[in-house]
Amino acid sequence: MAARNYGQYCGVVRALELVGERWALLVVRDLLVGPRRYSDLKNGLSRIPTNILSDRLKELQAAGLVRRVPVPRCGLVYELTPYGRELEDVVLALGRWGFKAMGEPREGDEVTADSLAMALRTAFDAEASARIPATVFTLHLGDVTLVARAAEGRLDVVGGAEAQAASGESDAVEFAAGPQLRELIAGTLSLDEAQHSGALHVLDGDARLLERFTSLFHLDGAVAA
Amino acid sequence: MAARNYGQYCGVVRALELVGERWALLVVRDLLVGPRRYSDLKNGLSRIPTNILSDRLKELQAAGLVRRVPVPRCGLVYELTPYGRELEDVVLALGRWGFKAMGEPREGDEVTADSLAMALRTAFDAEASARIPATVFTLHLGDVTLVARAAEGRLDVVGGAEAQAASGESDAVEFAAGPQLRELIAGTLSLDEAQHSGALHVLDGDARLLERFTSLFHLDGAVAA
DNA sequence: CCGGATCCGAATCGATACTG
DNA sequence: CAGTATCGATTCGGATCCGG
Repeated sequence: MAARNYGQYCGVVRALELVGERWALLVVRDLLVGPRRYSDLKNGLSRIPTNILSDRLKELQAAGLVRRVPVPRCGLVYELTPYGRELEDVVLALGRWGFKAMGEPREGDEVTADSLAMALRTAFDAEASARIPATVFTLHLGDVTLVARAAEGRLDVVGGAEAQAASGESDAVEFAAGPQLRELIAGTLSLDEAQHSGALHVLDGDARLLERFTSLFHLDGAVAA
Repeated sequence: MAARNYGQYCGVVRALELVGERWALLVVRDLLVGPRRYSDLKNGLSRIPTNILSDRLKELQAAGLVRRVPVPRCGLVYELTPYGRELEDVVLALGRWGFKAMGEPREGDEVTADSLAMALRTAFDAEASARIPATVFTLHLGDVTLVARAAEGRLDVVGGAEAQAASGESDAVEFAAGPQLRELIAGTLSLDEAQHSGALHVLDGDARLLERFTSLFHLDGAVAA
């Protein structure tokens, strides 16, 4: 019972006792994008065993990080409480750090809508956004579609299902990319190279808006020397 | 062997694959304070089984986060590589988040020098420090002694052993505290109350320097409503 | 289909003992 | 001091099953 207790009176210890179990922070990662149903989570974390997902959700609820909310005619969703939402700093810090160790995708690695949404958040440069006109990016990566709206220092990302067509209010561009998107964000691949190699392909809108993309989303991709 | 793989191409996932195992981030936490010998780590994490410590150190080395360095006549120390040191953001974010969930110490909970050193770092207000004269705080908590030097926006914390007496260059104060130190930092206990209740006891130096302590070290102690 | 619960073998962890 | 070795206790993963 005291098995998962580390026996120290320390904030880091307490945090790890609450969200340090396997899969826990990935459940939180997906819930940070928005409320999700059980099957959404199961789907976004394709390798999680259902009993583990069930256990984690119960533990996160018991810890007061997650709430189970019935939605009138849509079933049942899990959502973060305010305290759970405060884990955003932790998840973003982990994402930024892990970004540098990503390397090439290993065989079998997937990219999910929620993980990509959080990745865009980790790479988002709010200060740059404050200086750049509002822009809507619709991006396709494998079978994932995401719409990211950057405006006035704020970023909003929604998954493909809820993604309505960009209204005419903002500049908009739609493109498809491969895993090399990581190198574009890391700055080790230029926009030109990406387009010529076929790593990036504009489907709709003004291709020059992609320069805004690289200005808005960048993340150090290498370990400091 | 793919057991600890989450199967996603995502920074958060990669981070958890590298440091998500039980005890791993606590080893990192202690190494963030400074290089440590095997027995230092074993001692600072009193409940870690020795084989797990051994495993974690090997894994962290294999991941390039930790280096094993022979020291001329002191034996052998483990230290973080530059990439390992970049985990500071993650550990601080976890510490800040977990601070709010600490509550009262549970029976058997310990406070170690390294965990307290990192806790002070999470609570340190660099901007406040830039406005406050350099000050040296020597603090005793249980059997832990720590010396914290705050000067010009920078904080330096060393454990009791290496803690030389404060030189006359800076203002200095020495005090003993109990676990209520947490409430002082959270702002739910005033300096006066702490001193009158005996939660805080000045041993040497000017007691008025404690006001600097509360200005330099504070952390939101409650969950947002 | 959605939202799980149950069962079981495999992997990991924890406690203690032991060694160079 | 710096770890291995061993072994029982937990936890995890994979599959299946069940009630709305």
